[in-house]
Amino acid sequence: MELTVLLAVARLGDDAYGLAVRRDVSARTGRDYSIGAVYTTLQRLEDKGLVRSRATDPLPVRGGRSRRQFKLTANGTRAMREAERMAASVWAGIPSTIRLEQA
Amino acid sequence: MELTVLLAVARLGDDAYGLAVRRDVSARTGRDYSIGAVYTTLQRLEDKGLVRSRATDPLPVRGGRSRRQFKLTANGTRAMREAERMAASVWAGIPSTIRLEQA
DNA sequence: TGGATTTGTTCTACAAAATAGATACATGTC
DNA sequence: GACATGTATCTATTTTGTAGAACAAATCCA
Repeated sequence: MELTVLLAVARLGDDAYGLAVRRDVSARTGRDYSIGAVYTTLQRLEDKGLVRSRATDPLPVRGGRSRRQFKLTANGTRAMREAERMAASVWAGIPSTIRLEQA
Repeated sequence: MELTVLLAVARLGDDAYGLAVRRDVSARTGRDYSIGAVYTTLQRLEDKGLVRSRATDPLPVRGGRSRRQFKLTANGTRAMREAERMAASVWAGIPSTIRLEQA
């Protein structure tokens, strides 16, 4: 979950705020995460110094209150790299099951 | 962790028992997992029906007590496929940091 | 002008997973 | 028989995952 949320923040760029992250994560994983689950994770990532957040100006649209915009820190980027390396290691030697399935 | 252990079982084949899984997982992730961490994970995977285990005959060597040999079930294989699909989704749109780093 | 509606965040609580390390066990060696 | 070795189980704690209600701020419109 932490990784999934971290990657969503990376991908969303300036649009990385709570509800958008929730939409992204839910769409990609194919399951519905509660808003609480997402914010708790974001908060933990911030506590660990992998992301930081700031409040945006309110948007002049209905319900457009200030957003909490998240952004990767240098450590967050490092963590992402590290996760990618780890995934490669852990999957190494496993034939692609996706390919097998299509064959 | 569950995924990492599941993949180790898949990779190790007939050699998939507690200590061997621990060695594999520790080597690949680059961190040292306690034996307890590995067995509780294996047990959970078995409870979920993703692996099954059987006791081998004791080996005629020093310390050669019976091993608990693990093996993926059909559901375990499915879970592996599903994990691969999910990983692909979640990483999609993130430029490969590994490639970037080498460049 | 003030309630309904919308978009957004925070708070509280609980369940599940990760993790460590001590303990127990079976076998060969001396 | 005591000891070393490779193995598995048990117990307890910390960390992570998860949900949903409560709260907040803005616009809309009768």
